[in-house]
Amino acid sequence: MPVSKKEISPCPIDAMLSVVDGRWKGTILWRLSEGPMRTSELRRSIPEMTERMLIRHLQELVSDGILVRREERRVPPCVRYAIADYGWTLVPVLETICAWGRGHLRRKIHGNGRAGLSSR
Amino acid sequence: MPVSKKEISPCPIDAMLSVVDGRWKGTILWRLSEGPMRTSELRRSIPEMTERMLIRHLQELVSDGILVRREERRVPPCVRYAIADYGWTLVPVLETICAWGRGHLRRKIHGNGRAGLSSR
DNA sequence: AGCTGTACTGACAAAGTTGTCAGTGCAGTT
DNA sequence: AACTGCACTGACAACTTTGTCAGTACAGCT
Repeated sequence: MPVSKKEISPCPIDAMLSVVDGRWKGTILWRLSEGPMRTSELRRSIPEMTERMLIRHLQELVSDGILVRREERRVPPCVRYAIADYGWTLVPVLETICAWGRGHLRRKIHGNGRAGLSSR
Repeated sequence: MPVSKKEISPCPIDAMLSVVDGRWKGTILWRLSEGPMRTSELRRSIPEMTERMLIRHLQELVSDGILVRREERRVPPCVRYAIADYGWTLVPVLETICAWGRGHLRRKIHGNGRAGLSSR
């Protein structure tokens, strides 16, 4: 039986998560929300990420319609990625996610930093 | 090098996703948003999911503070899971995600169901 | 001629997540 | 006495996602 979120799950939550899920997709989208970038710029701006992963994620985001790839046909190649019109509809959702995540991080750091079983 | 979203990534998007990420967590939360349920009820309500996974996800959600586990000490055991106060703060975020996901599913089904390269 | 930068691809290993299966303790039912 | 249901745990196999590494084509520079 299949296992991954990439399956055509009919659950809308899964459908959305399958788009942003991927170790670096959030970060990539975050960078691109400030403007288009070339592949190598993106890569340098997220040094912990490998080129292989960047490209794989970019391709998925493009095929999901979130990004557009614009290529200037010359040598050496120059490819620029930008958030597509459809991708912009995702940005407010990411902002909501991000806002909650910020609160969650705060909560984990000070105060209730209980990972695992609690008191009693 | 670490790889998973479970790491203490400082990115708020990752922080949020690490909470709902897991093959069945969305569905579990969805069910519980209609009211507390016993372990076995939940399991029966999502037949494709195995008991093992249910329990693993429940435990993670509890340790993230999203759910509360209430146990009536008797035999056979009776454990009920409910969305915690903190968990309710997540529900509107899930609704936002869900709304976008619904649109995305529609888009994939009819019309631009282009997975892969587009026309040209 | 050799090296660099760009944007990739392919093969494969490592790590992470899910699934399978067997087992636990105890009460109630047959 | 054997079986069922409940809420779990542990060991391990199967599958997915990431990471590593080598290689491609071509122009420009030295």
